[in-house]
Amino acid sequence: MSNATISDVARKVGVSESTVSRYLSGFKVRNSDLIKRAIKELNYRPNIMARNLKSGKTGMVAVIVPDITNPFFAAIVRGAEVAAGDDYMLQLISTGDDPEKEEAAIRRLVGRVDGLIYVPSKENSPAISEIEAKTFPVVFVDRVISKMKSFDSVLADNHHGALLATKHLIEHGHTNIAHIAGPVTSTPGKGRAEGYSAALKDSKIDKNPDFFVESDFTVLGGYQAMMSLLNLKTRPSAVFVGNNLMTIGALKALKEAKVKVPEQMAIIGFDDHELSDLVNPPLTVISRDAHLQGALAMATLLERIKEGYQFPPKQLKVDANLVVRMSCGSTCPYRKTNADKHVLSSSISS
Amino acid sequence: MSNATISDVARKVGVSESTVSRYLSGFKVRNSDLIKRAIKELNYRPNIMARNLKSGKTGMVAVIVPDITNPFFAAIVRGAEVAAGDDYMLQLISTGDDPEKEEAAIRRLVGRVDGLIYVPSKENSPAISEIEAKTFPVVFVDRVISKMKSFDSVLADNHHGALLATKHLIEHGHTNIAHIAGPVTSTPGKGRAEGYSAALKDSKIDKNPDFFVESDFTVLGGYQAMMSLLNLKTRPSAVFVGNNLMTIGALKALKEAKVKVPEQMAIIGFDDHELSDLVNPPLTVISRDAHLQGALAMATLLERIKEGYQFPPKQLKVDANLVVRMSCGSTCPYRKTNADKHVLSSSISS
DNA sequence: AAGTTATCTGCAATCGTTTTTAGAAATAAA
DNA sequence: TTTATTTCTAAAAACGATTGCAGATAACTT
Repeated sequence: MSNATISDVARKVGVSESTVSRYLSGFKVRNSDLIKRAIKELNYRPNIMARNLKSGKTGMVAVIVPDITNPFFAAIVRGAEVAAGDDYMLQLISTGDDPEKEEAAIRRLVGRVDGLIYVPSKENSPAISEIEAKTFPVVFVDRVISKMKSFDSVLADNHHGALLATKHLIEHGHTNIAHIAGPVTSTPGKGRAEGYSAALKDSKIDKNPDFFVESDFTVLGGYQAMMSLLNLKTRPSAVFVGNNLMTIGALKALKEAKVKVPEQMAIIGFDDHELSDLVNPPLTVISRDAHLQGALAMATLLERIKEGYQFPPKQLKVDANLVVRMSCGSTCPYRKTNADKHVLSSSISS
Repeated sequence: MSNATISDVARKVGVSESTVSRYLSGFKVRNSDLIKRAIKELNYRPNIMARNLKSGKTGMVAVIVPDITNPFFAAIVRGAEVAAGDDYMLQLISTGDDPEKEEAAIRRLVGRVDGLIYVPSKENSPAISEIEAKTFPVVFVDRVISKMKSFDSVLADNHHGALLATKHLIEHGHTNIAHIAGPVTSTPGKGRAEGYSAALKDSKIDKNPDFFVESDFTVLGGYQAMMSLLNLKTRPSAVFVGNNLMTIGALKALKEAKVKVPEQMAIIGFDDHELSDLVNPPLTVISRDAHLQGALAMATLLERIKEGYQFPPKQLKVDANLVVRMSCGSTCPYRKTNADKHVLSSSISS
């Protein structure tokens, strides 16, 4: 019982294939009820591939993230998925932060998807010809490739978030403030590093180059970075860590070295987590709505797919908020901003 | 510059389309070098949809999980992805534990994918006709639908894991041991509940029905379940929580109620997490290799796609190990089994 | 009732491949 | 050189839909 085709249906009813096709596309048709019945009886389902071949559309959108295992990217993907609704299905690719894999994956995508939501690993990746040729629309999320300025993107307000984080530490009296940064070749790595510097400058605190250590957004990287800070002749008294995974690594290092948080070392992370509340001590972080970021990206992409390149590129930004808990020395957890932890409507500035 | 077709290439070289097609399929062809050049010059890429239409294959595999945001499912997906390698690309669907969405999604999948890796929400879901009709091969992961006994599956050893967990609590002198269970309509919910009961029985501890509370695998559910336990006239002194998310919820409840762990309440969870080490106190858990589960599922699926239903259904099981930290009263963290936290080669019993 | 307009229909072409078939060219055997 | 055998090729028929075109019905006008 291989699948019935449209001509099986047509034959059974006694009309032409085109009539059945029209019926399926919602046109008014003489014997629509007969056709309806025949379709049910034969259990007919249109062949997607044939339809795609003819139409040139696939009904698919790809999402490329460095690692789906990172809860932050998972949230982006989920946001994108719900925003897609029933219109498009998702193809998922994890690249492990390998630009070559990214390029290979994108190449494979041609003809398979109608659009792409893309979290590239590096800003200075070689411009990918498939993207530049606008083979299909692309929306960058969280990170961009610098050569491709004129594309849609949905970023976080990294600079402001980092500013908030660093100022928070300063307000607690710290002046020896370190930053464990992500790769400065990545959008958030760079933006957060700049925010950190800006905050120090605002408060006229001299930058100690030893206190800036560039890492790689991984747990291990964060661990090693923190260890190297701990080995300094003069330790910093506070650290702003550039992402969720490195924060975990840094905490592990701190725990291993039996450094008391926040007494001996205050720490603030970027990106919140369901467990941030429960670690010891509860973690103060910068938070932004990753789910929203994914959803906005998908909305933008769908619009672009529908409208083409008529409207100018949209460059969206979602808020970053300070969530105060106890890892910076605040005694009673409170929220600095009016944002609840589950931000439902981050304001958007384009 | 819309895409070149195979006939463009053929025309340019002066051969027939079929010759180019054979060249592409690796046959020996007279002017292969000319063809190669023409392909490069025209930047020809075979049209996937046309190819799929003809071949009846799609090169796609779908993965249906309840929620990609749950790190456990993310690990499964990642495992599946690396096991797929370059042979198949992944289509991802999160269903939010809604059986209706699952069925609708599976229906949409027909003709789009060559196979499915499926984490169903409920064991007693109505048998889905697309699956039973073997429209495409399906491998169940972590959970099964009970009506579909004769399918491939990759489960965890839930019973044994739960046994280990409960025994661990018993060894610490507890007798009033509660269990916050997942839905007993789900495979792991049921298996773990049974393991819990078996351990009590082994040690001749009477089961207190108040100490068994069935929840829903969510953070909120875990929170409420723990709250209800705390409201009991006689509280349990230890709890085995049936999954990662509920454990987080339970910990939040405990923290909110200012109940000291493990002094006033010992707690053990199911499924490890990067942060389990860092919560207060470090969490003792049952751990299994989700990445491996996903990889095994993919391997099985690919085999099934290739071989058809020649070989009998494979029902794989991965180990569950005890990872001892401090939330059950052990003072010095150690590992009960020889399993490292990052299990690379969980032994497999079929 | 006849003319005009609006709706619906079937035919055939098309999307870009792969695959079968039968024949041509090249190679080997006699 | 002729015959038998092996390779390789082109032409054509799929795969299963959608769509432009022209003709056929049906529905309004007056």
